[in-house]
Amino acid sequence: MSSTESMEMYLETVYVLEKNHGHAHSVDIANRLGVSKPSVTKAMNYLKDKGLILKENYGTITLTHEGRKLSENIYSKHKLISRYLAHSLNLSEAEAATNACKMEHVLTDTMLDAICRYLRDNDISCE
Amino acid sequence: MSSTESMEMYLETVYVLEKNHGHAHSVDIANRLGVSKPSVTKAMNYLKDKGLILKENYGTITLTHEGRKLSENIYSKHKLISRYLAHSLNLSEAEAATNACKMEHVLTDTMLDAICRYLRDNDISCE
DNA sequence: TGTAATTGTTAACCAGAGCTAACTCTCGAA
DNA sequence: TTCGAGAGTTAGCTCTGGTTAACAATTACA
Repeated sequence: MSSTESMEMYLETVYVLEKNHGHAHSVDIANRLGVSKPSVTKAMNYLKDKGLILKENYGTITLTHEGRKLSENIYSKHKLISRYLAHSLNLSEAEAATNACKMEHVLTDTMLDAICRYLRDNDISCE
Repeated sequence: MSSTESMEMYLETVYVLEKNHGHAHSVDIANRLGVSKPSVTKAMNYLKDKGLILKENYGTITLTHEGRKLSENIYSKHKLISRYLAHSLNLSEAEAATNACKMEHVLTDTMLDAICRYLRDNDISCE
């Protein structure tokens, strides 16, 4: 239960970095999110307490099973929304991603379902 | 320069109440937004300091010229987004409004322009 | 292998946005 | 006309999510 928008951003970032490099470093998270290193330390402690990531002091960061499930869920929303925006509004990849990033934390489930339907109806992958 | 999402919500609520009743009462703002009366007092003081509303102690609330311009702008975004969601995703009025409410504070100008274009292309009023 | 640069942590702080409790003011009805 | 209910305010608190400054650990490499 990461719950807050901000923690969802941190978790999603860990997911993306782990996908690309096998693990995440605090400094990369800070750079990607444009926050200070202490903010990352605090956030990681929180996510660790919640059982969503694994990490020793001064060590690298990886997702737990639970954390992976949750972050995949968030990331898939992101992709979903991005595709919907790109297709329905002719937005560039980058522009769609920027806006999807803001939207992914606040939309209702009903709307997300509707986006899935939209993509299916337009023969766009929904996964 | 209302700037924050929260203040945009307050300002938009003043706008809607004023549109419906000629002026806004704190208690109605509190009810609509689901916040406590002291929160409204604080927000109104802020908006008054910014020159966006007029209000005496214990008096009713009205928009200044500047506040009206700003809140109309916010409200029109809301309508725009609602229509886009309702049309492209077949969402109900209520569902579209709920999601538009969250989105209206965070979307890029590029995306808003694209929504306008979408509505025009589909012969839906954009104003 | 010793040291400088990089990375991560801790402590202390700040601002935003909310809350409750306790109050003050206003205004309509008896 | 007065007084009580409802509306608005004030004070003081909390939580979230950031910050900087100072320090500790790690790593890279000369």
